[in-house]
Amino acid sequence: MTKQKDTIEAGSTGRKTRERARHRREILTAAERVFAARGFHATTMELIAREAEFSVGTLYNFFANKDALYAELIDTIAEAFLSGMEQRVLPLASPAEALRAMVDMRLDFMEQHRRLFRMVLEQSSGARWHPSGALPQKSKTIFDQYLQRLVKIVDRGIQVGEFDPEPAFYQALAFDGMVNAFTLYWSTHTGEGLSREQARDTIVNRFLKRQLKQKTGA
Amino acid sequence: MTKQKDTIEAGSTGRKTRERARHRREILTAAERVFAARGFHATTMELIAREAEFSVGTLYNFFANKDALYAELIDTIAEAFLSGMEQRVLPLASPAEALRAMVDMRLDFMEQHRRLFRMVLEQSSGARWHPSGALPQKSKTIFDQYLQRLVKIVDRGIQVGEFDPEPAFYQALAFDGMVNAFTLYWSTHTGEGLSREQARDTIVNRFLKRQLKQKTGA
Amino acid sequence: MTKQKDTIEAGSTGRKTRERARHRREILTAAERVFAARGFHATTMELIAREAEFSVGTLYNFFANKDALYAELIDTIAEAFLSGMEQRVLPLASPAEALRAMVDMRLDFMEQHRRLFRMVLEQSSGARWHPSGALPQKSKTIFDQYLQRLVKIVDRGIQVGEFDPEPAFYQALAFDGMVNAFTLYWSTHTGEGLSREQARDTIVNRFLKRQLKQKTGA
Amino acid sequence: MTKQKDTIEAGSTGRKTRERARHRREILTAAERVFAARGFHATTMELIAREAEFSVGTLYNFFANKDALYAELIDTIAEAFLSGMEQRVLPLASPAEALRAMVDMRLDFMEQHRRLFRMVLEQSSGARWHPSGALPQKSKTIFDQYLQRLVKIVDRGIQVGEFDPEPAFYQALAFDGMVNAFTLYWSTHTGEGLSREQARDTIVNRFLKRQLKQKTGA
DNA sequence: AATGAATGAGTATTCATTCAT
DNA sequence: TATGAATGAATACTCATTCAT
Repeated sequence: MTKQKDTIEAGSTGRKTRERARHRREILTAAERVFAARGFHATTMELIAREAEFSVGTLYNFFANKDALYAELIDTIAEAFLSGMEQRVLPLASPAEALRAMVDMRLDFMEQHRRLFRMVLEQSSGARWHPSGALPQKSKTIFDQYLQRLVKIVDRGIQVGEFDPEPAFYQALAFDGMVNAFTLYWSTHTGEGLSREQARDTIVNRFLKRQLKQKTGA
Repeated sequence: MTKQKDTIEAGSTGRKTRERARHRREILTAAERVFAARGFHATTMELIAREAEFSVGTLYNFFANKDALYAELIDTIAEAFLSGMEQRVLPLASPAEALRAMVDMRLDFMEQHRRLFRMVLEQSSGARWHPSGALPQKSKTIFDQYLQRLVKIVDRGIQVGEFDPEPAFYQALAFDGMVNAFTLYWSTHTGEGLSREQARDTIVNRFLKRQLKQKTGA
Repeated sequence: MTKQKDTIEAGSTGRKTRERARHRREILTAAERVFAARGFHATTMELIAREAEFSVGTLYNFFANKDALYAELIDTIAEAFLSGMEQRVLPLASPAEALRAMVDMRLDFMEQHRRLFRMVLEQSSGARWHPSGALPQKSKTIFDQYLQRLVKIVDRGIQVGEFDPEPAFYQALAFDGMVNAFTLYWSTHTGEGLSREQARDTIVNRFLKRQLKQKTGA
Repeated sequence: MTKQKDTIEAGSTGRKTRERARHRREILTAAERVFAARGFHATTMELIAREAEFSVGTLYNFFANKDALYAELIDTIAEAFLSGMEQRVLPLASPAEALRAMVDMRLDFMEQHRRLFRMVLEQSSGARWHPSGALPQKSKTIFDQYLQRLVKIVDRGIQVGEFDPEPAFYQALAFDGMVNAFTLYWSTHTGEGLSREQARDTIVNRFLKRQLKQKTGA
């Protein structure tokens, strides 16, 4: 219907298309700010629109409804998280190092997404009675994937003798719980004398066999 | 229910007073059921009233508003939790035993209050953007008290040489995180092959100096 | 829960109950005025509320939603119509007289309900794409009942030799159509020189065997 | 579709003009399909645009607004109806035959336009509270013209002694009402055992002087 | 001419809260 | 005290219309 199609067209993706994608992203980040600041229910489409400097109607041109917008937001972040894990954590050879990197990444993520991250946390750890049923779809799977990868790291740690030979899944869960605790505490008490290094050590040390002891024990 | 006035009324608190207290409790437990089943926002005063077999108006005779009702509910549970801790956990001489008891108590509590407990968890670990501002009042203090007592237990554990000599607060936080993880996972996957004993061991073992190692190291 | 039940109570129905019923009726008549003046879509709950001198919320205490309110309104009128038919039309011995009474009743009804009646007309004659699906429930059945009764009248007319021996259902449909035409025309051109008597005769005469002719033919 | 400018352009109206007219028609027929399927309110400009395979913007290049589009659609059909009447009905010498042809034409029309025709019916018989005021402009006049022509037919019928000497306008109105009734019933119950011939006879016979009676009377 | 993204006024509906009885 | 009818502010969502490209 427009005819100028067979023209260059190659990698261009079209200005329109690109602009649309950018607007979509703008809305999402605006939404993150508002959701983060006020939580799901207290966030109105009106507020998001204002923050994004678009009209309400436009929001609905991009997202079917508030739930969908929220779900996509969470999913986006969850995916970014998983991909970060893939890049920063999984490549590490030493399981202990991997866990350290994991803690770091989680804390970094928390700093970036602050309060919204809390929503993800609560989401992914299984809050059932969410607004309109269980909302974000991918993020659940993503939590599972995250957990499975933790399990693999722990498993490896057990095999190479770095970690205790207790059930890996339990240890993974424990690890996640600890990280959550620090992350949440941090997000609430913003730093307040809590040392990132100490936190990381406290967590990871919980999993190490105590070589020093063995040595001193000898 | 209203007419018998001219009776003795001698007893300590007076029937009236006692009855009022009972109604208050009835409303609270009804509210717990509804909140647990539907979450905060989806729970209407109307629903609570129906469940409690009172009228909405009566609810407002007992509680200033929905938030106050919710806060009191959470606080009540939080207090019960704290007092349970005082009885089942603190008296134990061995720090390790105390932590074990703590895990048990948390899991028991979770079984009693199921989903509502999740709300407490999320609450107490610091959710800021709750419905109308930061709601439960006491429960925050209570979370702090709970944490402080954990710190004391850990401190003692360090002193008697049962735990590693890392900062007690960090360890306490880590402990809480682990328990949360198992508790939440449990509440979501209801048991699902997760062994309470194994969970307890996984958690508490994270804090013990490894005697076995010392021994084998010898 | 209130105890004063076993008191007189007899036919009273309770002031509260009676008042509630009155309010319900007030809302319905207010709604009729607004619907009649503006049609279904252009009528807002806000407008009805204002007209009824209640708040919007109160409307929803009586009717589940706009559709339900509309449906009940139509149904109420439809029922009144049917019961009017039962009283004013069916008892008449002569089929021709019955039809005359029927025309009169329809015109009266139209005068009472004016434009809303148009909605009923369009409804009952089968408008399918109504706002939210097929709304009024009873009124459909009522249109059918109305038609069936017309059929019976015509049947009787045929048997007693007053009407032509053509299929009664067709004649009934034809009758209804004629009445509609006059009713609608009337409701639009408000009387405008159109004589009620002439209308009635024009309609009913369409069904009579022409005695005059027979006589003159003799 | 846009580039071939420098061509002869000689032809009577110019390709451009002709093309524009064609697009206009395409939009109108697309609109008819959608309006017919969903009614006025449930039909969005977006839907019409999609059905017509144009953009919303283009719709507005052809029609000032939704109402105008709708009005023109109705008017178009009304005009087609009137012109059909001119060709198929008015030329007939016998008034009774003309009425028969009229019934046939109406039923044919109904089959072509189905549900939309219902809208015309309701429109033309005078619905006042249409969407935004009284919409279709010509169609009203057209209804009047149609009625006037019916009056003339009836008048002639009276003069030649075929019809009863009752006021022609009343008879015309009655005729229209009957046809409507059958048409609507048909459009709802799609045929359902209703015979087109019987319908036609039932209607037209209502207007004939009963020759048979005269004969049998003799 | 054609496009379709952006707009924002308009509306149904919910629900915490009040208050007369 | 208990009741529950009345209130109305708050909010998600729709869709006709505009206008820059």
